[in-house]
Amino acid sequence: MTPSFAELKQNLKAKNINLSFQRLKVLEYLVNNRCHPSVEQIFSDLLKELPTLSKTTVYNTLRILTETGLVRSMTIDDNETRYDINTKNHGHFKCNSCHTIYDFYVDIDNFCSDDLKNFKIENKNVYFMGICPRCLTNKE
Amino acid sequence: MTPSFAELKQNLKAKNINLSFQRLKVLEYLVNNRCHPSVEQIFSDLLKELPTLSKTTVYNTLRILTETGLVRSMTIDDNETRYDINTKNHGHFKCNSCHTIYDFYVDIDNFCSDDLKNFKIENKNVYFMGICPRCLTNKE
DNA sequence: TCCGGTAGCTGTAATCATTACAAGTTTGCA
DNA sequence: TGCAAACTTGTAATGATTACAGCTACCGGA
Ligand SMILES: [Mn+2]
Ligand SMILES: [Mn+2]
Ligand SMILES: [Zn+2]
Ligand SMILES: [Zn+2]
Repeated sequence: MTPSFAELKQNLKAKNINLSFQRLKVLEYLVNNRCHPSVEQIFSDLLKELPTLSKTTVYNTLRILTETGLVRSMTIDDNETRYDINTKNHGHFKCNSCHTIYDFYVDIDNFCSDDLKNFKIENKNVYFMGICPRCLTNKE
Repeated sequence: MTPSFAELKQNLKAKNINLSFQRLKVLEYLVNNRCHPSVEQIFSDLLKELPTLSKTTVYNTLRILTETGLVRSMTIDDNETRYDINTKNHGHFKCNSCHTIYDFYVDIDNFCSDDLKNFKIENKNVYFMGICPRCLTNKE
């Protein structure tokens, strides 16, 4: 379901994107951290391993990956873009208490109103907010 | 379907929110401009009528209105919050060409995945992106 | 092997939406 | 009228993102 490195590399090559060392590391991070990290998280975590990494490079890499469709970007509520290696259509739930972002399955494809009959839809987003089960039980 | 001033005033009173002159104007603007305006749009338009208006007041008013649930705020893609007087559940479509934001009907309420069985859902958002019919025909 | 060009990386400065804050103003009420 | 609380205003600070200029690494041809 989630793409392997080999597949990602193939995709990059197919789109004429050079896979530099830094880009590899960002991609690797997204594959290993499917928690919808922010630029700040990605950057500060990778900095431990790559002390010379620049935040600009992280931004540039994420822009390229998003433009070529290998990564999905989203802004859920707050003013910090989050990144997701899973580009399949799925919904997101953000807990207002612990701020975790959960994935959930949703049948977005069969989900089209008559109002949009003549629209060309390129992108579908569904996100909910509320309290997650963990936080609900902790409150009691 | 869309609330009248009288109703809005009632709601404000019920929540112990004082309806100052500036707040009235912001509310009025949102009722009359259902195009999901940004703070900048609201502020610069109202400035013509109220030369002493402060942008901080617009921000503060929108925060209060959002907190009390009279207005819905959203960030669709770009980094500018938009405001909507229509708080009923509905979907949004943003045209990537003319940047207009359209409303569309969507049955969000009957729209809940089993993955979220134990979650407390407080808020549901659906937004699509693509090209609107007007821009599609203009291209040809 | 050497060289030149280009893509990529880095660090800093600029931009822009939003928030914080302090001071002035209005409002409601005694 | 007079005071306190609520509002408004203008400016400064914050923080994410982008622009930009200089440096570096890599790659293909002589
Ligand atoms: Mn996801
Ligand atoms: Mn709307
Ligand atoms: Zn939680
Ligand atoms: Zn359009």
